[in-house]
Amino acid sequence: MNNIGFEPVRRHDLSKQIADQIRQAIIEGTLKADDRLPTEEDLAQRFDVSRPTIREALKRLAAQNLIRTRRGPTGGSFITNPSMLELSDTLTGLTTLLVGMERFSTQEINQARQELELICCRLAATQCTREDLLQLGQELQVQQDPALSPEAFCASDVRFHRAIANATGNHMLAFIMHTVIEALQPVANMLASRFQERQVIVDQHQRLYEALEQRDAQAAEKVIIEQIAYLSSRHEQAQARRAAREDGDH
Amino acid sequence: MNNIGFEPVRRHDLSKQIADQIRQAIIEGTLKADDRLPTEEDLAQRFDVSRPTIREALKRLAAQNLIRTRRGPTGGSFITNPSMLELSDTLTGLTTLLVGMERFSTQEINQARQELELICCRLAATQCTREDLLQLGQELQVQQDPALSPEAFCASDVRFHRAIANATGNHMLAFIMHTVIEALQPVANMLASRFQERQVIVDQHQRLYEALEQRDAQAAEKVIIEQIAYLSSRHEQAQARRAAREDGDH
DNA sequence: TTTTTATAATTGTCTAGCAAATTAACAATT
DNA sequence: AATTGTTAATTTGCTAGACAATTATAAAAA
Repeated sequence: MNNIGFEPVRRHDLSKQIADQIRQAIIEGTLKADDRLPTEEDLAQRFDVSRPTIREALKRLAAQNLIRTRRGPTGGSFITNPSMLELSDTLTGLTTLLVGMERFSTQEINQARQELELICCRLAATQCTREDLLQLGQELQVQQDPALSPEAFCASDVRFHRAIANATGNHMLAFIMHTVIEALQPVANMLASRFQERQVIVDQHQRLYEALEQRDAQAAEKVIIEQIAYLSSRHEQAQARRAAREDGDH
Repeated sequence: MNNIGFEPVRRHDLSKQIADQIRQAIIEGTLKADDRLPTEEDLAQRFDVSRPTIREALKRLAAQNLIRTRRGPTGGSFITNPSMLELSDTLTGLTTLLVGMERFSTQEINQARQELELICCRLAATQCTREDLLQLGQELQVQQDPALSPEAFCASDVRFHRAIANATGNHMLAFIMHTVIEALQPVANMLASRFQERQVIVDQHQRLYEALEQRDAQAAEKVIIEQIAYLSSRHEQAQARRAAREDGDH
């Protein structure tokens, strides 16, 4: 860290420039995971700015999960090895924002999800390990409990689909799928309330599990298509109901 | 804005809490695009913290492209309607980070890309408009220029594939593909240097264009598979060369 | 040796203020 | 009357110095 040649900065948007320089150092590998940055005071002297300015820069990085801080001696700012999980969180946050802003139609979302899930289950059918199946079976058990709260059911549903993504053995696909699935959770929450609907979904999951167990990609694909179609129709019904209610208000 | 009930904050990680509250207000729609936040002084009084703390919170939001600031009277912090493009940038930055940190093997990346591009060209074959084809044709023209710099060629390559993603007519898929393609650009830059290799790629693009024009999804898929296979083999060769060179150093 | 205590390092926050940018109002000039 | 220059006000950008909270380390006491 001591030999990094930080460039001087123009007197404008200082904290952004500083944050960008540190960020670049991380991307280029000059700063590696768990490396400790100099203390705030030290950084202030190096960049020739005040400590608050340094702090603003560090907060920018913290907002992107690129550093974490600890107090006390041996404390300071540390480069966070952005575990895929944490990064996926920030990613999900952004996608949630987009979905929440209704930049995508539900039709588009459903189509995208179907295509992605088809890939996943096709790959999972050939690649999944015993551990993956175990994970899926576990969630299946959870979901069969009728006393489960809607939130808990939905959470298990998300975990089930994430497990399928993991079973592809492809980290990048899993990463993308996690983002998509997580972002769609609020939408999914609208459903999964009534017992009857749950029963349908659990049944589909059961058949999906069996298809993967027997490495039957075609059967798995069929279930996915069926599930997405079912969810789509439920969606449309819910939207129609809501539209009708709002109409009745006026 | 004046009637938003900001909650009091615990005396720990103040700037994070404040940033989260404002962020939440944006997601929930209480704060809409181009709304102006109160001045920093005003916010400081409302949250009962000092101005530097407020500024740290605002920098966190700025780092996520959620607000922009202007000085002077009529200045202040404004909610930015995160256009898909900007958000895609942040997303791409994160993914680039992951790719750069070698969290994904090139094999995984190639497989993911192939599966995603297959979806895209299949959908594009049925959905693409005359405008989409025009866009593709334009890039094709650009790429045929032998005098093109490697960087410009690569940029055109990226635009070509983005255009295919757009041609699906599905904004969410396009969004995902943009992220993936952009993140992979540095990798792609390693190739596309030699004229002969370029020629192969342009030829593949040409056939892809024709397939889409004739709405022949199968032909398009075939080209995609061929191109990914070609790129993969090139990658492996490059890596083998580099490994050999590093070996020779010792 | 173990426990307690002191100490120092480091981030977190506050107060106070100046600098720079930008707008708006007003005066001066044509 | 219209335009142009000037000044004042507002707001973010940045600095300075201080104190509080937290935590690891070392010294001191049991």
